[in-house]
Amino acid sequence: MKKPVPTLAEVAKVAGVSQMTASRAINNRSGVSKEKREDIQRIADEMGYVVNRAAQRLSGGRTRVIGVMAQLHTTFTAELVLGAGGAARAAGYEMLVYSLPDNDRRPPGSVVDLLRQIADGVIALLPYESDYLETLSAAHLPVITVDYRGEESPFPSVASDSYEGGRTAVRHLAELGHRRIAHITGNERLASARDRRRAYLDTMAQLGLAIDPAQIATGDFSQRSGFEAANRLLALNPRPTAIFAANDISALGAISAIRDAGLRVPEDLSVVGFDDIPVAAQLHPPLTTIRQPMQQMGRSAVNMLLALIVGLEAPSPRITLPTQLIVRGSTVPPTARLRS
Amino acid sequence: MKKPVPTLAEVAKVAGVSQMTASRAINNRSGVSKEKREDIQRIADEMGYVVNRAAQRLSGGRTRVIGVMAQLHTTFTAELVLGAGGAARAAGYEMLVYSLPDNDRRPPGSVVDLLRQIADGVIALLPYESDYLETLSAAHLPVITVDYRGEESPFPSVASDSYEGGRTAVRHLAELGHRRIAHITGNERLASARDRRRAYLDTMAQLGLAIDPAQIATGDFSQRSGFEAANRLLALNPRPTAIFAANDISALGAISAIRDAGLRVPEDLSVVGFDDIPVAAQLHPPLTTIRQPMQQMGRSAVNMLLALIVGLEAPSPRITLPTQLIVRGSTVPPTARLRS
DNA sequence: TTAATTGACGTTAGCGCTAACGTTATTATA
DNA sequence: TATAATAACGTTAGCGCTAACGTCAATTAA
Repeated sequence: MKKPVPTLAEVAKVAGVSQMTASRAINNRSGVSKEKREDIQRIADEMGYVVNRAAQRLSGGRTRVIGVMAQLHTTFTAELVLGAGGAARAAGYEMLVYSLPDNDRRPPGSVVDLLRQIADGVIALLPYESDYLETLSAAHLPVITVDYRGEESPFPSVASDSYEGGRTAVRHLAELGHRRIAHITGNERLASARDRRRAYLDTMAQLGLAIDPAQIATGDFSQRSGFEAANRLLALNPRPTAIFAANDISALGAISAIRDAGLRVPEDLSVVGFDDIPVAAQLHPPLTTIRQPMQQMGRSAVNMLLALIVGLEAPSPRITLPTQLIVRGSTVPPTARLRS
Repeated sequence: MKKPVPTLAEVAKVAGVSQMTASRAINNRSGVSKEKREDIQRIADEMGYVVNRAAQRLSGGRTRVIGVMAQLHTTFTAELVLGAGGAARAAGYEMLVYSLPDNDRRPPGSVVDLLRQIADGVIALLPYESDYLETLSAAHLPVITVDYRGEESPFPSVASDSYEGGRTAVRHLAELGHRRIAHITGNERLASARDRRRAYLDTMAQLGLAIDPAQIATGDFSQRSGFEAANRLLALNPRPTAIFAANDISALGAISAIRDAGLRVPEDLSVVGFDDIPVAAQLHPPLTTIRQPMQQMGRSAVNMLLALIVGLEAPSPRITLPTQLIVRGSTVPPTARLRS
C-alpha cells in the first residue's frame, strides 16, 4: 500500500541480480540466461512491477508507447483510432491520443514535443490546413500519416483506394441507368478527395457520359458543404438524377438539401456516399456507399509505424487498402420521367 | 538542428543563472525577481525551449498534462473530449487520451499506471462493465469521473441533469396529447440511465398516466438495443403512441424498427431521444431530443480536476449541468385515430 | 542596535531507468 | 596449450528535471 508500484531496483534486489540484468530480462533483451530471465519476469509479475515510461524515455530507451495526433470528432478518425489501439495492444504497445483542436492557432511544436517525450513514434491524422508536416519532420521521430497530401509528405502513409472506390461508385450509378451524374467533391488538399474527383472524371469519360463542369460541386467533406453543394446542383436544368458525394457526411447534407427542396431520395435523386460510417446503414433510406476499411487502416498504420520504430525493414512508402461498394436503399434506377 | 530542443540547463547557462532559478522562472514559481523571471522566459522562448515532461514527472513535479481514459467511438465521448481539450489548453495544460478497448480483458492497472506516469490527474469516462474504480483509487491520483454509477464511486463527477431532462421529455410528449408513452431504458449501471427511468416513472405518475410495465423496454444505450426494444413495444396492444428513448442512438434504432414495421415517425409514433448528437438534427424527420451540454461537461470535468490537482479548494462532489428540450420533427400530437 | 524574518538565489541529491563499458567464466579456434 | 571469441552478468554515469535544503543579503521588528 505504501509503495503501490515497485521500481526496477526493488525487483532486482528481490531477484538477487543487478538492476541492469533485471532491465534486460524484462525488456527481453539479450544478455540474460533463459532461467534467470524467466525467474526475473515471474518475480516482477508477482510484485506488480510496471515500467516507468517516463524514466525509460528519459534514459534514452524505447517506451513501447505510440502517439496519435488526430481530430477526434469525426467518425472516421474515431474508428481509425479504435483499430489502431487494438493493433498497438496486440503488439505489446500502448497508445496515447492527442486530440487536435478545431481551429489550430497554437504552435504545433509543443504537441509534437509532448508526444516525442513519451512515445516512440507518431501516427498523424492531420487537419487539412496545418503546417504540422514541417514540425513533424524537424522532430526526427518515426511518423506515419493517414491520407495526407500524398506527394508533399515525406512520411509513409496509409490510405484506402479512393480512385478505385470512386470509379466503382460512378459505375454503380451508370449501371443503374443514370446519365446525369453529379459529384460533390471533398477538400482537395487531401489526396483522397483529388483521387475521387479524378475517378469521377475518368469514369464518366470512359462510359461516354457527358461531363458538365456545373455538375461538379465543390465541397470540403463537411455536412454543411454537402448541403450547399447539393442546393447548387438542384438548381441545374436539367437536374442530375444521381449524386456521388465524396464522403458520407456530405452525402447526408446533400440528402437534407434534396428533401428540403421537396424531392425524394432515391425516387428523384440517387445518392452514393463514401466511408460507410456507422449511421449510414441507419438512415432512411439507408445510404449506398463505398466502404473504407477504417479500422484496418488504423491497424496498418500501427504496423507500419512499428516497422519504422524497430527499423528492421523500410516500410513501403504508401499502403493502399481496397474499398467495397455497399448497395443500400439510396440508389435506384432513374424513373422513366427523369430520363430525358 | 543538432539539438532541436534545448534543455533547462542550457537555457540557464545562456541566461546566466542557476538551473533552479530557471526552473522557477519558467514554471512561475516564487523565488525569482520579476526582472530575472521575464528575462529567463524571454530567453527560453527565443531558444525554443520546451519542458521535458518525462523528466518533470520523474523528479516528482507537475507536468501540466491531464489524462483522459475513454471509449472514443461514441459521439458523446468524442464531444466531451473536445470540450475537455479546449478547457485544458485554456488553462495551460495539455491533454492525452487513452482509448479504452471495447472488450476489456487486460488488467486495467497498466493503463492507470501509464497515465499516472505522465499526467497530473485523470478524467475517467468508464465503460459500464469495468472494475477500474478500485484500480483508480489505489493509484492515489486525482480523478474525476463522468456520469459513473454515482453512489458507488469515491470520485467527484460531472453529469447532466438526467432526471430533469427525462421529466421534460415525458412532459413534452404528454403536452402534445400522448397518453400511452413508452420508455426505452439505458444501461442501468449508469446513474444517468437510472435517473431517466425514474423521471419517466415519476412524471407519468404525476400526470396521472397509466404506467404499464410492458411499456418500459430494457435497453443499453446501443442502437441494436433500441431496435430490439422498439420491436417489443410495437407488439403491444394497444401500441404506444410515443417513445422516450434513453439516448439518441437507441432512438435511432427504435426509428428503424418502427419503419421496418411499416409505420411512420412521427405520424404513427412520436420519438424523443436524449443527447442531441450532431446527426440528430440531420435525420428525417430531425429528432426531437434532450440536449446534453457535452462539451460543457468536458470543460467542467477539466476544471474540477484542476481544482483537485492544485488542491486549493475541495471540488463539489458532484456537478450537474442543465439539459434543454430541442423540439424537432419526430414528435407531433397523436392522430385522432391513434387516440383510443 | 541586534536579532529575527524574508526574498532571491545557488547546491546537492535523486526520481527510475538504460547505454556503454567493464569483468569474469565458458567455449571455440589455431 | 595458448588465444581469441562469446555469453552472462555487474558498474558507472547520466538522461532533464525538481525538492529540499543551503547561503547571503536586505529588510523588519523588538
